[in-house]
Amino acid sequence: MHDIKQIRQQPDAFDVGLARRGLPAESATILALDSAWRQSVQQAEVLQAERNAKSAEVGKIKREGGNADALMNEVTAMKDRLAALEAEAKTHEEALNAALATIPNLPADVVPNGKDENDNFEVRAWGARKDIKNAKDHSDLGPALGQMDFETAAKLSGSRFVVLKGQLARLERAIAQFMLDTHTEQFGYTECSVPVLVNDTALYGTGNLPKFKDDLFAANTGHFLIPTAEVSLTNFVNDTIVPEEQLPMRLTAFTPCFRSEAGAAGRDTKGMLRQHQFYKVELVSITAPESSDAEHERMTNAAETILQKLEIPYRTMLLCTGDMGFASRKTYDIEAWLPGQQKYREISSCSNCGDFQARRMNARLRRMNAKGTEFVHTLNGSGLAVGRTLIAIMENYQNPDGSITVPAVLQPYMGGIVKISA
RNA sequence: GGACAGGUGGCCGAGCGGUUGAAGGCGCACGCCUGGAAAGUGUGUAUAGGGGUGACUCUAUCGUGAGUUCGAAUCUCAUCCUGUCCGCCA
Repeated sequence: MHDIKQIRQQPDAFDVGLARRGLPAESATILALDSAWRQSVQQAEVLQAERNAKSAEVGKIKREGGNADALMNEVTAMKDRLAALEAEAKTHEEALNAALATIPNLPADVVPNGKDENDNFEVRAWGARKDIKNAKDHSDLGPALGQMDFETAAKLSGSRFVVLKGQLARLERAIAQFMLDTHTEQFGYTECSVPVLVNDTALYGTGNLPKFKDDLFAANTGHFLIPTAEVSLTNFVNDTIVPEEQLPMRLTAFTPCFRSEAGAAGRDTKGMLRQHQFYKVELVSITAPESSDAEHERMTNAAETILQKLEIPYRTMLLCTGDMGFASRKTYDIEAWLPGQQKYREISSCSNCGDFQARRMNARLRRMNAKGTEFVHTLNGSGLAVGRTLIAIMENYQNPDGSITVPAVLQPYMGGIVKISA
């Protein structure tokens, strides 16, 4: 949610920011709604003040035993006009909020302009890509091992689901444990177990609603399945005033994520790269405004550390304006090298949302010895996508015979198993 | 799912339908007191929006939404949440 005062003061800067995202100017529309709202509010308030004064006068007269019938009739007479003005103000306010609710966050200054993922900027690359001859795709390796079964999953649920079995299923669990342990022990995140069914308020707070309802699975109770634990974790501070000394809050959770991705049909249909359901270890930080940039680097480093420990080559991309998510003002994507595809593929996305989500959630902080409150900043990042990490391990650690070597750091989580084979 | 009880400021907790934006306490801030501290003591301390350069002022907010009334934290209805007991259940 944008600060309407900011738009009033610098409408041009607002439109420039939208233009950088490839979106049309909105400030004129917004400001028209805003002034219509303010006008009707002011008129209503004048009338309310008059009513309040007269009613107080009635009270005074009655206490003194007088007759206030005339005054009471006066207030009755203004009721219709007052109700109409209040309704008008409410209509305008709702229209303004509806318009603001679907406008994405503005990009930070350092974000490069661009149209799509081709315009993203490579910040750094890590690790030597091994030369694997005739590298196979995970969707060939897995079924050949008899431990990755798309047919059975299709029987249960349809396309874009998978069943893992045996050591591959265990590997998925091992990856999650390793990630959680690293983030809690090395980076100070607090492990959380959270609801994966959430209400519409929570989804509005993170920016998933109202605009992206079609990407979500809805339950018949009014709940939605989370598309990411970012929703659950970030909303910890929904409608909350956090004392400054409790910041930064660093939270992590391992959850399934559910995405209907109606618009993405046809992309990455093979294998388990793009599924309706997948596991992810999520990182969320709540910070004071001045700390969010540094926290963003710290969080990205935490995510990269996982790949370094797993010894999987990756590159870190600063997303261009055209490729950033709705709520973000600056995003790093971490892309792992997949030998089977001979491509880098996204395995994590770390975003600084500034105060955008905080405004939607009404999440604030109170400074020591200071009056008033400020909006917190929120950040979220994958630390990492577990399914895609499984893919990256399979493809980078594959052996000519189709077996998979277990990365050294995961062996303790696999009961000492060194190799996965059929 | 059934029966009760309850949701008030940063926190706790009062609140006959009429100076109650809201007593009191805690916490916090600034004074006084003290050699210094504690204790004691005085004053001040909600959020958001509108208007004004400013002192200031108007409006809204007592879970949420409707309603009754000249006037609602207070009365009515609906709804959500919390607690206790019962039932069911991993």
